[in-house]
Amino acid sequence: MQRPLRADAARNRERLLAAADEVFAAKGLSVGLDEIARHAGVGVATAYRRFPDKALLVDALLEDRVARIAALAEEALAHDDAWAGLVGFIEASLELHTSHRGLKELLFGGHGAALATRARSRLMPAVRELVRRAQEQGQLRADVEFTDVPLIQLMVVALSELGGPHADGLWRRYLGIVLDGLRTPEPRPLPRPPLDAAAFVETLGAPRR
Amino acid sequence: MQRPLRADAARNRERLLAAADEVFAAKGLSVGLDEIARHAGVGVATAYRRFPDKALLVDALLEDRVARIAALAEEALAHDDAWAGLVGFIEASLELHTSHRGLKELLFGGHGAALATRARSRLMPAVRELVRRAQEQGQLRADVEFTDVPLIQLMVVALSELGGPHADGLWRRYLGIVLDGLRTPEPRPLPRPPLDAAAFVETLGAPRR
Amino acid sequence: MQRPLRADAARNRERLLAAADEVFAAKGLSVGLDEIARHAGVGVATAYRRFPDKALLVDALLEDRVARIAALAEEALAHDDAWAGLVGFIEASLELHTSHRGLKELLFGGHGAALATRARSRLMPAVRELVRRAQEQGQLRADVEFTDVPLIQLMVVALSELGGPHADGLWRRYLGIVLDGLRTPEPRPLPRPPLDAAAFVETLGAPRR
Amino acid sequence: MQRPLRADAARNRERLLAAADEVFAAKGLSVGLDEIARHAGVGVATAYRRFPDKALLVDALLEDRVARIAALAEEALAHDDAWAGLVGFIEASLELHTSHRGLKELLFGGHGAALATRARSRLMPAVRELVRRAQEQGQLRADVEFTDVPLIQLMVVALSELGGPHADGLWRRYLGIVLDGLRTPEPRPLPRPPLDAAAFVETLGAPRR
DNA sequence: TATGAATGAGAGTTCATTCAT
DNA sequence: AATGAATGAACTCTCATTCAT
Repeated sequence: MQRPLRADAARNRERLLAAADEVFAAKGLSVGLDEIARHAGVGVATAYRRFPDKALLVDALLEDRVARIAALAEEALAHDDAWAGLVGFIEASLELHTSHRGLKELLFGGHGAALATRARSRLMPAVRELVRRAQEQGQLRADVEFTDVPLIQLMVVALSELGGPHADGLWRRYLGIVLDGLRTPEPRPLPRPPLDAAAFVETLGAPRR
Repeated sequence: MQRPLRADAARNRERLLAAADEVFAAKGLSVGLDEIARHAGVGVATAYRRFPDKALLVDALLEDRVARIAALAEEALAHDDAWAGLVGFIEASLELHTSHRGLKELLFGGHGAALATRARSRLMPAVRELVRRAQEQGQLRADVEFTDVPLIQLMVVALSELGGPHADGLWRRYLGIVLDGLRTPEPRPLPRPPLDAAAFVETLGAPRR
Repeated sequence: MQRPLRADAARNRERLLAAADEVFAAKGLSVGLDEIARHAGVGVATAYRRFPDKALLVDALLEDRVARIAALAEEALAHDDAWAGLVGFIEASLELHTSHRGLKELLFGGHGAALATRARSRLMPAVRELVRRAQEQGQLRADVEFTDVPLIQLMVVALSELGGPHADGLWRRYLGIVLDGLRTPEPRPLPRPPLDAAAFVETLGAPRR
Repeated sequence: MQRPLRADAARNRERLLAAADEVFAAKGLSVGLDEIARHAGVGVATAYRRFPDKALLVDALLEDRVARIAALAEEALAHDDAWAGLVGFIEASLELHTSHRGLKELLFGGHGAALATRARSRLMPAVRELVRRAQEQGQLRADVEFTDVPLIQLMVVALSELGGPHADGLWRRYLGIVLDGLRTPEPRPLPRPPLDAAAFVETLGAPRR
């Protein structure tokens, strides 16, 4: 438990996050902190006061993303058709990626610890419920778990950063195949059980191989 | 058309590739050429003589990987059961990734041009045939094309670099779902047509977004 | 319009200039920035913070030189005898070169743009006046212009970097011949008109052939 | 006394010189030996066999230049008007510089030893005679010596490498002034005596300050 | 507290020169 | 004798991070 930030400190924090977001979106994760700080209109050292190192700034950005994704999941719960809600959630959160170069780096670049922490508390309850209801309604194979959803997103998002004139929305095709796999009337036994909640957090939190 | 390298040059070239492979596997793509050269037992400048810049060394490594994958595809053609051959190929080539940290960076890191070039000539004919036969035998949905196979691999491989004690082979679970999507008796229309051969090459060859 | 440097930054800037001056004087312009920084007692990156690249460090050095030469020109204006003032100025500024190996490289090495810019604003007015008064007093041939003075210096300074036991002050002999050419009672028509002010700046500012 | 080169060795020597000349003219003295060797169609090591180091290749190039200049001096002796001959020689040899970027670097870059050696044996006798006759005919001030001529050239040539649209032939203007200084009817005493032959060689032969 | 300055380790790359074929 | 390969030191420049103002 920590005291809230002073007003100006909080403002600088927001400015830095917004600046980082813009700069990462424009140039990828490799830009230096100097540039981000300049973009935010603060000094570098101020950035270091707010975020002990660059990775933590990146993590904080993640937190914001996860919050948006969590909001999407909660909206999805409003759907009567559970399957439509689940699919709509997956698609909407993948669409977030198409507007942010560097976002996948963010999610895939070994920052999993933060992702997992955030995701557990904010995202998982809603997803668990989406999954439960879709299975209840017989639209989702019974051998999947709510922990599978983020991993499926992790997988499909890899396609969203392909470039060139034919790549736009190409990920939707492969998501289509995956979705057919999720509601197939003839599911084959999967070679591995799903991660349980603890293993899920540990896995996303682990450094990348 | 260029004359073959002199014996010593060729030996050093191999040493450099092997060293790069090991060092990339151990530490990721960001290691400096100095370290690679030292690991190979040659001077830095020798590395620059063999590979005009670092990207070309990475590309050369790719060529070797693609060659191995192409060999796997050709072996897969020997299977009587076309579906088993196709799945075996996909699994075997994904297994290559589990032993190499940095390999995904290699494939995803904007070196697509080289990948596409190599892949087109070496890999696509065999894969096309694998797909054709699996469809002929009724084991693979009719609306997929051979260009879908590498993209599916691209997708699943994203999972293969997760770390931690539960991540080993986790990709197999999600590949299972995808495979069920590929042979579902009730395929839904996919929202996008497959890439044709030309668009495929162009897409993998394009710089990443 | 830029705010003045912080005290420590300014001090390091001066240290770097002084170090560069000494090191260039001792070893010529080809020394690396590492050595200059070490000599100045600062890190390399500090040098790069103060001078975005090596050429700009060299340019800054030039500015200082030009400032000193401009001061000499202004002192020369105090002379009652205009010819003596002009000659004194030329000699004094050439003497600056004898203490600095690398200074000619500085002036001749394609850094003319900076030189020209500085020279125009700081040096030319005084030189113009020196020339005008010497002509008024009948001591300087009428067909020379103030733009000729720096070019004559450029010419004579080439001799000031000769080495060996007999080279000290040898340039004075040839300057003597040139001065005799400037006050000859029988001037022959010169094959080219002088540069006007604009062409002068353009010429010194152009990259060397 | 050394045996003449084998025919192929001599051919390579010539090729290297020609290549160096072209490449230096095009890109300045800073090009690497690899490029020169490639341009000459031989291996680098062959260049090192013919010229123990890069400086000696440069020196050998100088020898060729000096030979051409010596030829100009001998032609100049044919003039009846000794002054015209002398001036013609000076102008002609300066014109050689306008076609070769990097030639001044060659002459000024600390390669004086070679220059002096060559010049002494090949150039000085003719120049000495040109000077003697011009003085005999009363067209050249009595206090100059033949050793002054190359130094005057050294001086004027500094102007020949200025760039930009107004620089072509600009050196002729300043040579005009110098020439007026050489034939002024009112020579002032020069502050230094000329170099004698021995000092001249020693001075040009010394490393640059 | 917030700033800009400073840092040193390390990146990629080049070059004159020597060695092995 | 001639070649191309190999070398290592040096170069310019960048970045995440710490320090002094």
